[in-house]
Amino acid sequence: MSAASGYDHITIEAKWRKRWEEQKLHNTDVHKAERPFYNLMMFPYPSAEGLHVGNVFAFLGSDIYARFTRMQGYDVFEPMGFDAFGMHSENYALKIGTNPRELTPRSIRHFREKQMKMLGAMFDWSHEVQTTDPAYYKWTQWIFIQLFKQGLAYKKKSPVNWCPSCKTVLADEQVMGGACERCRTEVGKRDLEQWYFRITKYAQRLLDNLDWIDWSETTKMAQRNWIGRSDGADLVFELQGRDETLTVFTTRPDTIFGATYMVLAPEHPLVGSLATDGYRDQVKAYVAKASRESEIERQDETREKTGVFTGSHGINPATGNPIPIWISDYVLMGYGTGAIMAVPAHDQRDFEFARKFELAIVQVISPDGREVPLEQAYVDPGVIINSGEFNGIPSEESKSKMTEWLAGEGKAEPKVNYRLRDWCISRQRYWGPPIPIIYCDKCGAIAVPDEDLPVMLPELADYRPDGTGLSPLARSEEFINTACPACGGPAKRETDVNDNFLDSAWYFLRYPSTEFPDRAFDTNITKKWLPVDMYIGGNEHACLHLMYTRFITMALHDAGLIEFEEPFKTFRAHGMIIKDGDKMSKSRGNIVNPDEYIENFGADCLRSYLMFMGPYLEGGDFRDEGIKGVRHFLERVWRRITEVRPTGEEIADPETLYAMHFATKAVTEDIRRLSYNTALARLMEMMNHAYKADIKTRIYYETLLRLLAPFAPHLAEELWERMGHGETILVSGWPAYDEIHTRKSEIEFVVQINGKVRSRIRVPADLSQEELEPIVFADEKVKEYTSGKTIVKKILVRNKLMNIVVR
RNA sequence: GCCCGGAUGGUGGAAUGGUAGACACAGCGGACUUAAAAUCCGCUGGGGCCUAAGGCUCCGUGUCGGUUCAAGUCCGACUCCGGGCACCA
Repeated sequence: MSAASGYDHITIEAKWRKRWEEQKLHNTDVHKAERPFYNLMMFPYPSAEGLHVGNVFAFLGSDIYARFTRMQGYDVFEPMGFDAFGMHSENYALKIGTNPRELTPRSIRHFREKQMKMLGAMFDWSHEVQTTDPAYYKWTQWIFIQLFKQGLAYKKKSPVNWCPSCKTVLADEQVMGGACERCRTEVGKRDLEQWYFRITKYAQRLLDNLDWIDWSETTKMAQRNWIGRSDGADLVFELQGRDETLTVFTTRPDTIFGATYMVLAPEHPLVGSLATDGYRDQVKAYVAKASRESEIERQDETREKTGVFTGSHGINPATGNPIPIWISDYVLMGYGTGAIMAVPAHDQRDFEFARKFELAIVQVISPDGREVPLEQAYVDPGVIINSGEFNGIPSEESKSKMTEWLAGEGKAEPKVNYRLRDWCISRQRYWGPPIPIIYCDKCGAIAVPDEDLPVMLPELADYRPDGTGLSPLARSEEFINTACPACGGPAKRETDVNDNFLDSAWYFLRYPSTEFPDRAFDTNITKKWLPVDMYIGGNEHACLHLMYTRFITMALHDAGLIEFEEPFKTFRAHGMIIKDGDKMSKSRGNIVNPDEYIENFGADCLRSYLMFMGPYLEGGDFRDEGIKGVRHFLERVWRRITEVRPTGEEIADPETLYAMHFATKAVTEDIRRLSYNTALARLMEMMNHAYKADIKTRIYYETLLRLLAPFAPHLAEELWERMGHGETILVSGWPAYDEIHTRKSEIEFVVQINGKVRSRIRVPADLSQEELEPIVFADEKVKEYTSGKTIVKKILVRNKLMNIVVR
């Protein structure tokens, strides 16, 4: 960029970077802090490609808030670290044939030294956390054990999502549209023994707390949907000619009289015994086919319903009629009881199935009490019909009535179900903390004793996953074989490593306590700093990281280890940035490389531009023409302050007083609500006024610099120093404003006639209706529009307008 | 299909139910300059009318309706775009 203004960002930014580091200005004394404020942002995954501009956008928005808070006198703690375990790093390591043990430190170094330190953020590197550090994952393992001891970790064999490319299992939320979230490979099913965390035990609490935590509404909504509470009833169906019963879950007990058949999931345990002789072969074939099908095939929305009849019948508990029992893959084993009562008249899926297999359709709810021919299922509420004594009752009301009635017969029970599933945390991979469990033939599965932690991840020459369904660790005899901590006999180690999301589910607890090698987090320090005051990150983590983190926090709370059960007082989801109206991606070749922009325009300029681009919480459009405007603004600030010799006088001019106080108020309020783009607009106005009115007063520029400091910290420091200040601008205090001066003494007052603007008059502020009316009605335009008309109404909006309604 | 967002000038975007388009980019004009760049200043939603500058007037926030003295903002239906979830009984 031009040096015409003398604004040399390279020199200035290097100077302040060095000075801040020498003075340890951004290191927080976690013990002595008097007004602690924990400012957290989601830590990055240090990929070999380098820092993405999306990360930078997230970090800077958080850092600006931190700087603002610090200038208000808080002891702000802004730690940073690296989420460096996981398949992404491991896959990349495999691809280029370098061990992740070598690759990861290299990536981290590049991230930290070459990129993150250039951003001008207040990162406190003295509390850095790396999840791959044994001193950290020791405590990740310890947390696993805490959950294990509470009965929240358990092992079960079940069909799991299997990514054939990553050669590992995936949690439900890591499968997107039937494909692996990381590598996009089609996900299949496998029967494997896995470790799970019982997050479902916390489903209701995770849901309830959403009512009071101060989080972005969009994030809360995503979590509510993911938890997916549904209220209904378990209904018991007798089986014709057998002693057993079959329980189904339904949210529509009001439709029970319309249940004309039942469907079991192919994996349902009763499938085998319900298949009668004539149907056994077709049932077997169907079950086999369903187990072979992939997620993608089963999720194809266009495909037709399939299924087979078992030959058996259940008894509808309301009507007493026998109804056929079918199996179909549209019923999922993992939800409810894995069996449903089908009400084709009032459920679209059942309707399609019944049409295809010519099963009876009985309408029991009608919009107006009359039966109508159905072209599709009628799913709305209405009036009950064809249901004996319940006829005529509104369907919503009959839900509880029918449940009560059947409950009286011992055939129903009100029930709540959640869509949320337990968290599968086993990974059959190398690059993660080994799950700290030892298997002994005599003693069973035993947690590794605390004094033996960490279970070190062994150095393996060959760390490739092999598709056996076992981790590469299983190939290391040295690793597997150990002694049972209980009986001392020969025992074997668990060979799975934990899901990467466990590493990041507790990192916020570690940051303040990094100095303690002998505990995961210190009680006093934790009491002082947590929960986190402000957490900023992407909404893509609403159902993953943020849900897991809340769960781990609750579990630790219940174990008596921490006092709070919600980790983040405030969470804000920032928006996404696009480039020239298009998504950023490698294939489009429109990736913004932050390094280049820092080099060419300066970190201050990139910071300010990213925030000016659009509303922080909604995201924005990165355009190269746009950044020039911000650079231009910073140069105007630079030029003005370096060229003017500011004087120490008081400001007398009311307009200048207004410009300064108004901007102070607006910027303060805007930053508080993360409306950074408008805050910058107010600063630009303040600068425009400085040129226009040729302001020379010192206080005006000092105010401007302090308001600008969170956005452009290097520039602000440099000019602050040049104005004769010895101390950093960070401790100069946040500017105060006087409410009196944030309002103009003379205003432009609008007069509307019948809602249309007809005249604008200049009047003193704060006039009453009595004072205004003579002035308004003396106005020529007002006279013109009201003459000969009847005035029906006059509405005064103080200091804004008067609307005169005439007829 | 369901759940969340969103749609405002040539462009990015402002606007507690109260003057739509703040701020910025691009464009145009002026000053400075031999010239250009840079800089500073001004104009800049669309149409029409009158005029000397300037003024007057109508239309305008995805579409159609509604509420209100007043709607970009609230309500109802719809279209399109982005994101998330997806046979969850």
